[in-house]
Amino acid sequence: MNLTDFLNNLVPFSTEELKDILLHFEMENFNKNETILQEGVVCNKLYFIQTGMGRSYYLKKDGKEVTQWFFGDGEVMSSADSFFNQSPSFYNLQILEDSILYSISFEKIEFLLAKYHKMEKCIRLLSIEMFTKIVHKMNAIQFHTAKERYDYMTREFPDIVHRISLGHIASYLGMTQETLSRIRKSNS
Amino acid sequence: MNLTDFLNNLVPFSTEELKDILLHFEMENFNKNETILQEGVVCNKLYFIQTGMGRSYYLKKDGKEVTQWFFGDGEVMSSADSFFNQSPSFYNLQILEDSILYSISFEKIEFLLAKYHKMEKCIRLLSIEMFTKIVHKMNAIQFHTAKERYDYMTREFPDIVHRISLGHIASYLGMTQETLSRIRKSNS
DNA sequence: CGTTAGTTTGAGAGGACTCAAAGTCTGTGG
DNA sequence: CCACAGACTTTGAGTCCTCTCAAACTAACG
Repeated sequence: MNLTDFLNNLVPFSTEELKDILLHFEMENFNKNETILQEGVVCNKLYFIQTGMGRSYYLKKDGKEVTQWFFGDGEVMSSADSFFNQSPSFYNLQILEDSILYSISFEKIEFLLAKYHKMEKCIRLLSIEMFTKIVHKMNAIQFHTAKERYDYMTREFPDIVHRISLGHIASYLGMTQETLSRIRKSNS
Repeated sequence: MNLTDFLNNLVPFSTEELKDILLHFEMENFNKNETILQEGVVCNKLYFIQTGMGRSYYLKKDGKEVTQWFFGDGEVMSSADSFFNQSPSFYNLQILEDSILYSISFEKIEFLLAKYHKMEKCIRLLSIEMFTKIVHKMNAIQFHTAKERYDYMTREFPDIVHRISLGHIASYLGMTQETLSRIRKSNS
């Protein structure tokens, strides 16, 4: 899915409006393993993933990484909290595969939000969608065994599961690599 | 905090606008333990809590309750996902103390969203705020011990902790009542 | 003052963790 | 095209946290 369709799916824009809006985005290419946002820095961009994949993660005190979210093709990638509140990010953003992204800065999106009522609606719907997704994850994780959490992952993100390293998935699901490895073994 | 201030804090409205917006809300009183939304039903109202307190929860297959969120004075209470997407609610909404709420229906809020660009912004900001809060909870729960999760709760909601029963808090934090009881004992 | 809901305490079981080491895959340079 | 280094995954053993089940205790309410 491209950016135009993505926006149009949320709110039907006129061709003119879309043209204007798209002008405020710019294309950026990133390589695998590039970090595009550092923990503690204010996230100044919202990215749309044309092709590729990324994740947000943070470091625990003991130095271990915790993956907070995966972002796939046709999705928006950002440290949403940091971006919209312009507060220091709790997360790092990392590219997991060579990717083509479209980015928009906070200033530019503020401009569009003020200019177009529809844009405000678009971002509202996007916010609610993000909220809904994270609630689902929360429910899937809370009170469930490691095996059940992994099953949720294969159900909810069947495509992603095989593109991502075991360690990243384990930390996303709140378990150790060893545990996930044993689950995979017992599942097959 | 009252509804007027709540709205004004999110977006500065003119007196006229506020007057019009408030007309679409209606006051409702509920008693302790009343259920105001059943699991599986589409949530048709967004509530603002003038005074009182509520929670959202669902039943696990084994019949045990899991508290998903607590809502206190000056906050918005709803099954947000269900309300905004008009899909069946995953949660029950229950009143925990005698409460005074202001409610608005989905139809009315849609009307206001379409009428006022500012209203759209207001709900966008509200959505992002909800998102931010649930992300915090997620981080607090994932990869943390029962004790650490309880400490997060006392830090984040110092006022709420003492108004709510041990069982509800335990299920909110993803642990059993017994475990929480033991933690409280060891903390004191 | 009795009944019921809510909390505490105890004992035992089990799932997931930690630490450690072996095995496998991947990509780069010779 | 093969070999090797580094990254990733699997396997094992032992430990500990949290759960379950059960029972006693306490508080709240009519």
